[in-house]
Amino acid sequence: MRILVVEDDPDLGRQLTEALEQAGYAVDLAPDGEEGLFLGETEPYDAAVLDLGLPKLDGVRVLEKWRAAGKDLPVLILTARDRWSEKVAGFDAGADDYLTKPFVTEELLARLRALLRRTAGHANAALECGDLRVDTHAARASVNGEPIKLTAHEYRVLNYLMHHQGRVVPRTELVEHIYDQDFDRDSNTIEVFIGRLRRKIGSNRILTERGLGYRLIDPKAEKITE
Amino acid sequence: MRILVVEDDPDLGRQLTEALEQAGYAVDLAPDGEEGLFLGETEPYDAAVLDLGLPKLDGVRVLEKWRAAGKDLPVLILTARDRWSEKVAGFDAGADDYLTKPFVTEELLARLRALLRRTAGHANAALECGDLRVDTHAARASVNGEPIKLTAHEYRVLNYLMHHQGRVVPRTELVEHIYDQDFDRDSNTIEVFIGRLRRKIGSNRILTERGLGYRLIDPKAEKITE
DNA sequence: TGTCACACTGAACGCGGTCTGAACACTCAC
DNA sequence: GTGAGTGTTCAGACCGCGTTCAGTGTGACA
Repeated sequence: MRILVVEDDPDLGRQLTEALEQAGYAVDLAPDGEEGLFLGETEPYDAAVLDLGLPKLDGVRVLEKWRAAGKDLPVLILTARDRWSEKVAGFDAGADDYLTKPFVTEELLARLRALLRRTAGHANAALECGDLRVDTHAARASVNGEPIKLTAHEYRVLNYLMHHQGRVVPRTELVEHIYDQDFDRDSNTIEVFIGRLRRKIGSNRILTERGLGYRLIDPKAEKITE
Repeated sequence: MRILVVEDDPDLGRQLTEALEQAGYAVDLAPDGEEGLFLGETEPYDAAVLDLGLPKLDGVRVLEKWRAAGKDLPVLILTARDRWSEKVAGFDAGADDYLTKPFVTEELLARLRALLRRTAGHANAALECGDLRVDTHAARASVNGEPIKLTAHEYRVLNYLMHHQGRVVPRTELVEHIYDQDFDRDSNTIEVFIGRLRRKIGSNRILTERGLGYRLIDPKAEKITE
């Protein structure tokens, strides 16, 4: 999952970036409204954390422009001001959630998890696909109750696939959502991760659609045609 | 839109009900956890506002039971306690949003709007032609619910035909939309793909108009003339 | 009915996407 | 510094899929 943070305070920005990266997200940080607007329009983020008081371009304006451009990524708004009229303005500009400074990092993470979950169409806190489970809070996976030991990047790949289970996910999309901006495009890292994942969770769970991408399925529910 | 409010305080309950009805929602009020659980499981609500401190059955338990029963309606949690650890617990039980008492009614309404808006965005684009379906998001096709295994190019051909069903699509047009610029004109690749497609989805679905092109139809709706 | 052009089919080939094991680079913990 | 754990690169092998081709089938028209 790839998150855009738009925050002008360098300290808070760094702190947020660190916390999110620690939680397993790929993070880009924009220090002002203009750059935030540009990044949000050009890069495929799964969610954005947006400060309201920003230099160059206000947070609400950024959000409005994203929405006007058809961007429907979930946005969590952040602000020092706690007057409810501004919260409401933020919401009606198209924000999905709102957090008032100061806040506890845990709560930001929890709200972000809920947002990502809901966006992917899942209500449950734990993602499930047959007897494969991913606990997004603890960042742990299990098959049939048996915990599986995953590395950070293996977890990211699996997590993204779980959020889009049943769908064909192109390799390029996987790359874009797992790494932040600069990444060597022609590399077979993803294939290696897929291979290692298959060995850990069972090889019949991740299908490869040749020329299209990968697809996560529940092998019990879905009989493989042919 | 139909909303369930689970709140034990009679004053607050009435106040919420009024505000929501004023905003145009249909509202049911449950005074304790047990009734809330029952109503949420049996009636088709679009969202729920759930207090955490409830008699008979705690809010988090209610939420967990809903989720366990497969109910995925968006839930906004309400509580007097503002300790963040409980918020996080609420989120990870499957809540979509959280509000701490006391709150401004406007903010509750704004959060509810955001929640409903986000939840509504899940109509996945599927093309249909009789009992033939192509889910353009998942890049999958099915006939009569049975999934069909297609190769990348077969899928492209079918997808284009689905977008122009009923119309005669010249072979040249098909070629132009499936390949990039340079393509050997005298080749019968398209015919081969059409043939393979017919074998997979049923041969009577793609008509060939001699000298003109191909036409995708619903064989049940359209009786073959002559 | 015969002819011709167009369309279909099955088989075969070879490119290239995908997989895998192993080696390498790097970062931490001790 | 040493070792384990992790991310990345590389080369070789595999095999699925797009393409080609030859042979057959079929509609249009005289």
